[in-house]
Amino acid sequence: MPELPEVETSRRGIEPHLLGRRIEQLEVREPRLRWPVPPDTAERVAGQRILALRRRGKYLLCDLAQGVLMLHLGMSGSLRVLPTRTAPGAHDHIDLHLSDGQCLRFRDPRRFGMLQWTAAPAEAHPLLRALGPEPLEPAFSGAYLHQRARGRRASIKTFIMDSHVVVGVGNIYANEALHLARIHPNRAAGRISGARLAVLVRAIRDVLAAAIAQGGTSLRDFVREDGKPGYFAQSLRVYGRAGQPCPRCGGHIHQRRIGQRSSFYCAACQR
DNA sequence: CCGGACGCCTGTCGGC
DNA sequence: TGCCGACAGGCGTCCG
Repeated sequence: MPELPEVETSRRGIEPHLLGRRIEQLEVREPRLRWPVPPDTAERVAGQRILALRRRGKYLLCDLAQGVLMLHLGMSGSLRVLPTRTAPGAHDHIDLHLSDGQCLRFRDPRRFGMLQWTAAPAEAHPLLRALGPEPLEPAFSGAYLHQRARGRRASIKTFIMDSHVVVGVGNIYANEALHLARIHPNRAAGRISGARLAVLVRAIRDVLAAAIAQGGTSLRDFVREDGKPGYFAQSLRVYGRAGQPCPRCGGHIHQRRIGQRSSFYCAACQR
């Protein structure tokens, strides 16, 4: 599921339920995620107050009095806030029981997600240290992308999906942003002008901001903390629309694999 | 350093 | 109806 808009939607949804609450207990029913949940995680966080809930790329960072609880939703993860007594389903792997009788429940059918405690600052964690800039912040500029793209022969789509270049852009929004910017997804990153990369930066910002405003995209697994879907799926211009007409020029939307990922584009207006 | 392929998992869908 | 392969929103690791 979750690209930046879905993680940010989750963050905003759960934040009011977590802030200032104490962690009564961390219940791990299934520790076998992308990386196994370390056995001492529950005792590291038990009794601690939640001071802040932040997002870095697709990671959620829960600041505690001691250290930080890191959470990644992987491909199929979602978070719900529920009464603690609610019976868990088959893929409800983790419950964070809160001091007010609610719990934060992590569901992840494919188990590509992660949960682990780390000492502050979380930014020093090996998985976060080398991440690129946040796409909605000023450091992600046309000049930055142009400089990073210099000499790179990888396709622009693969390039913007690389979290070391810019965080948060996954397969859906890479396709959408490239369509908005009229750039063919298979064009070599290093062979695109600075002016066009500046347009792409704006397109990435616009599509992510619009998706956040709609509560993200729900295709399969993603739901908000209250169980409702996000509504951006209806705004998708090319993703999942192979064979349909391009909303800009009426051309044919193609689908092909680029970098092992399904890619959608209009060959008429994306160059 | 770079680019491409490969796993890790489960669920679903289309074709035969 | 059942089986089987392909595919699905991520990403670290390995290899050439």
